[in-house]
Order: sequence, then C-alpha cells, then structure tokens
Amino acid sequence: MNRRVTLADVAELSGVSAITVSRVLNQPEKVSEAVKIKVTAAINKLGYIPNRSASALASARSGVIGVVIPSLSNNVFNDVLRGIYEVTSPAGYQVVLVDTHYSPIEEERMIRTLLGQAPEAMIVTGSNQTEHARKLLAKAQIPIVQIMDKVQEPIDMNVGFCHRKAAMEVVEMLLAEGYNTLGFLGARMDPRAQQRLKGYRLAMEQAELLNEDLVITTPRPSSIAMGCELFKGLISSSGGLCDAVFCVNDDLALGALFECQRMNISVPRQMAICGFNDMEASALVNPPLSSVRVPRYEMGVKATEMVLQTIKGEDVAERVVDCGYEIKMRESTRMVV
Amino acid sequence: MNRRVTLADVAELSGVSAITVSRVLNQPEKVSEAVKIKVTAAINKLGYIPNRSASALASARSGVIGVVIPSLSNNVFNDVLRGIYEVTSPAGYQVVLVDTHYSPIEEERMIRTLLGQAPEAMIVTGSNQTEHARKLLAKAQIPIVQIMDKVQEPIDMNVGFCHRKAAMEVVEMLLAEGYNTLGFLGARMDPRAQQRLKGYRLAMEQAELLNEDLVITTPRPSSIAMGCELFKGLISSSGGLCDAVFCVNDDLALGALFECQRMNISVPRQMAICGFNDMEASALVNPPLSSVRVPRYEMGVKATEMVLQTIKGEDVAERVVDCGYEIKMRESTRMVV
DNA sequence: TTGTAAGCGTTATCAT
DNA sequence: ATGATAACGCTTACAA
Repeated sequence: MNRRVTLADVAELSGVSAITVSRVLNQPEKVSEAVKIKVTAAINKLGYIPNRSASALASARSGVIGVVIPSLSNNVFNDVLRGIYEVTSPAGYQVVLVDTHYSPIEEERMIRTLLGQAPEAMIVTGSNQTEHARKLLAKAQIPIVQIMDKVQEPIDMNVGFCHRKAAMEVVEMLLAEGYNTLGFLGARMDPRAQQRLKGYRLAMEQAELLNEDLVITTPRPSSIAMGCELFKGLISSSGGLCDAVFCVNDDLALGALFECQRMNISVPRQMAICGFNDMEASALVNPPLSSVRVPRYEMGVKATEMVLQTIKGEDVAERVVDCGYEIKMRESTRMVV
Repeated sequence: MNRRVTLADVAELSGVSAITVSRVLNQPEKVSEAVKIKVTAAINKLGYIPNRSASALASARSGVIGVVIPSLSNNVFNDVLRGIYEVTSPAGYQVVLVDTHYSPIEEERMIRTLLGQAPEAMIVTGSNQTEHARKLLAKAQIPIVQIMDKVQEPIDMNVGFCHRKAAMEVVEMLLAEGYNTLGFLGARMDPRAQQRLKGYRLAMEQAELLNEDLVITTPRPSSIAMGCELFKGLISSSGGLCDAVFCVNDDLALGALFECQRMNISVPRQMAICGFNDMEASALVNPPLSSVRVPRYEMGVKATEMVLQTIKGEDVAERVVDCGYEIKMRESTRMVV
C-alpha cells in the first residue's frame, strides 16, 4: 500500500535525523546549507507533505483560525472573509469556517466543535452568543475578535461599528432632506438589523414622526424578492402615504426599487429609497441607491491582524476598534422640488 | 496555568481509563449505562473538548474536507459552499476552504497545504489544475470531486455541466428568436467563461453570423461595473448595430441592463440581454433578465454526498454526474414585433 | 550544527 | 464491558 510519506522517510533517505528535517522546514536558518540541499531533494523526491495534526499536537500550535459567521448566503460576509484570508493566507494559517444560520444555539455547538481544532484564535460575529458559548470562548485562552457590531462587553477584542447610530444618522439625514412619512423595511431581524431598527425608531421618535404602521419587518431571510414583498406591504399599510423608505439592507432596497419600477412609482420623486451596506449594485442601478458604506473587507483584515499580533505575543494597541461607516447619499433620496 | 482539559483528566475524575472515556464519546453503545453517566458528568464538569489533532493522528481520520474554490468574492461559490456545508455539518466534518484567486499556481500551493491537513476528501473547482497539482491529488488516495465543469478526464469524480453546450444552446435560442447581431461580453475569462465563449462562437459560426468585433472580453475581474464598461465598448465597437448581447454572467448582464437604462436603450426592443447563472436579481430587475439557471447548491450537496459515501466505503453509483442547467428565457430577450 | 529521548492527546490492538 | 500498551508523526528540551 501507498503508505503516507513521513518525516522519518525523508530523514532516512537524506541520511539525517528526523528533527533535522523538521528544522529544514521550520527553522532553516539553523541548518547548514549542505544538509538543507540534501533534505530538500529528499522531500521533493518523496513528495513529502508534513502532517499538520502531528505538528499541531507536538507543538501545541494548530495553525488554525476559527471563523464563525451567521450565514454563508449573505454576501456581506464574503467581503469580510476575503479580508480574513488576505491576512491568514500569507501567514500560513488555515481558516476553519462555520455557519450558524443566525442561531445562537447552533453557534454554541459550532464553537464547541471549532475549539476541538484547538484554533489559535477565533473571529466571531457579533455579541449574541449564549452565555455558555462566551464561557467556552473565554476559557479557550486564545485571542478572540468579535466583528461587525460594536460590542458592549467584548469577550476579548472587537472591530465593528454602531448599527444603531448609523441608522439613526441616516434617518436624520432623510428627515433633513424633507421626507416625513418614512417607512422601515426589515427582514431576518438579526441583532444588527434590530439595532438599525432601533436607530430608525429613535430618530423618528425624536422628530415626533414615529408611526409603527410604517415599520414592516419579518423574521424570514432577507432577499431582493423579500424587498419587493415588504414594500408592497408598506404601500398597503401606509395607504400609499409613504414618501420614503429606509431598508435594513441593500437587498431589500433593491427589491423596493424594482417594485417601484413595476408599480410606476417614480424614485425619488414619489418614493425615496435608502439601503444599508452599499453592495456593488446599489451605486449602479437607476436611480443610484443611497446606502451606508461599511468597511467589510477592512474589518476582516483588521480583526485578523489583531489576532495574529496577539498570537505573536505583540501588544495590540487598540483592542476595541470602531471602524465607522460612510453614508452615501445618492439620487434615490434626493428631494425633488 | 489553565492547562487544557484532556481525556486523562476526565478519566481520572470519573475513575475509569482513558480509552473508556474515548468510547463514551465515539462508540457509546460499547459502554455500560452506569459508566456512561459518570463519564458524561465528568466531561461536563470539566468542560472537556476532544482534541481533533490528537484524534486525527491516532485514528488517521482528520474529519476534514478540503474545498478549493477560485474566488471568495464570486457569489456563485456561496451557493455551492452552502450545499457543501449542508452535508458536512450534520456529518461532523469540518470544511477547510481555500481561495486560489483563479491561479493554477496558487491552487497548487494551496492544495499542498490543504493536503497537510490530511483531509479525508477534497472538492475542487474545475479541471485546470497544474500537472503537479493533479499528481498530488491523485497520490493522496482520497475521494476527490471536481465540480462546476464537466471534466474530460476526472481525477476521480465529477459533478458539473458543459458550459460550452449551455452557451451554445442559449445563443441558438436567441438566434431562433430573431436576433442576428448578437454580441458577447466576458470578464475574468476563467476556464468556464472560455467555454461559454467557445459555445457562443460555435453557434454564431454555424449561423454564419460570427463577427469578432462583437466579442468584448477582459481578463479583469467580473463585476456589474465591468458590465457597464464592456457594454459601452460593445456599443462603440459595433457602431450601435447590435440587437442583442450574451453576457458570460449575470453581473455583466446587470451592468449592461443598467447602462441601457442610462443610455435610453430600450430592453428588449432595441437591445436584448441574456446573462448566465441566474442569480437572484436577474429575475427581479425590469425587464427580467434571461439567464441560465445552474444548480449550484445542488452541486455542492451532490459532490459532498459522493465523497462522504466513498469515505464510508460505499459505492458511488454515478462517479460522473452531469447536473445540467436550465435556460430561463425572460422578457429581456423577447422579440418585440 | 546535529542528534537523542520524551511526550503531545488520542485511538487501535489485544487482553482480561 | 473495560483496560494496558503501543502507536500516530511531529516538536521540545536537552545533549553532544
């Protein structure tokens, strides 16, 4: 049988000890040039690939970073992931990714199995872990970054921004622009969506314009189609009085826009639309959709840099980073006089 | 220091041997009820989490499935990934995912590091691996599925469809609908895009309508914005004579559509547009975009089922699966008389 | 610069 | 049903 090639095989073929082969791979500066050449030749000849499990076990370093996201289908996390890989990949770390389907219970289970890989660090989304999951994470004694949200009491480190504040600011800008009957569309209603809704409510209340009939939400998954559906709900629930709508994300906003096009509602003349996340399509549809640009990729990069720094024993200057956001007001919310 | 809890700790606390604890976890049917209860209590009390590396080393089963995709930003792979997780997750397997950035050289490097995890199976995209990468994979002696493409000579198993044939069929349908001056927009031009272009060329040649001036491609990444740009290129390159355009994917098609809206080109009256992949937006824009529905999620599920079956030692009935596609003709390509 | 010996935490094998 | 012992493939600690 084609038994797997091990360090011992390479050692034997090159006439050195196993540890020397290991050094050639991991601390080449400690090995003489001559030996290095011999060993490298043997490695190539045999097609030796080091066994990570053995290495992890012996060195107590798994080379794994655990990443916990709520959804693989939500494109928002693509960009975060890209940022994470951008840093882990050159550093030689592997990512083990799990998807919790927005469920804290599943999340706890997945964190548990992830910890079985003895990850050297974890990047987790948000802060609504179960009490037990938080304990597990804390007990793991590894660097942990909570991303996306600005977290009240971080388990360890945090990179994110305040969704409530962002939403509030958007709504205030829309009101300042002259819209009054401003509806809200929300789907999935995960913690970040909840925060955005809270921001909407606060701003509307402050302006004494809050009308719960204009708040249309569903726990069902968010999608463009859902945006169409919720928008129709808003139209009927508001008796057609709405002059603007703030959507919890760009998918819903696109759905609302496409639905307006079908209903012959002119945007922004009859209906202003604002989204959240600033996905690529938003700036390119007609009219361009206002949205909130969120540094997703950068969050991934930053979070990963923070954990790698900690692993290396370096000090992380800012353990809580507010990465901010940028409100992009475009034609879809420009008051027409 | 808070040393990690091991099997031995649990064994000691529950007054049994380590192997018994291991059995409670992995083969509970072989352990008496009384011992099971004692051990479970100890596990919970200590918060014991099994070390996967040790387990992998001792059992020669890593519980890891390696997944190689060309791009994390391409939403097409989200759905495939979702399908993969749908199967691996309940089966207790972890996914280690790598992104090759569409580069066979990077791919070879990533496959090598992935193999270091001693994955029990691999799912890789397409067939343009380097010769060496193919050798590495073959030598690994694990089940391997190549997905997305229909592969000429599979390394092991294959789930995909023929992109050339799909494109050819689409173009034939468009010609049958009455369009003649049919352009092509392509970006990235990875192997699947190349196949689609080939299909376009074949169909156009067959109809004696091929005009290379109408083929606009770029090696740069695909995006909606790129669709806008390429479409403008087509308009100028064709002297405004095009009556239809087949885009290598839906991002480009959306870009073309949005650009038409801005240029006041009526779709489909003055310009028919057809995409590929049938992403969610395509059916919801105005007019709805024709596209080719591809069973991405299903491919992920199927490929994973095939490898898990093989791991279990079961026979896989069909080692090469053509998962097909479905051409969705919508209003964007409906000939108006 | 190189090597020896021990051990990482688990499971396979063989006993009892 | 339970346990003793020896791997698994690598790295750490120490020695030469």
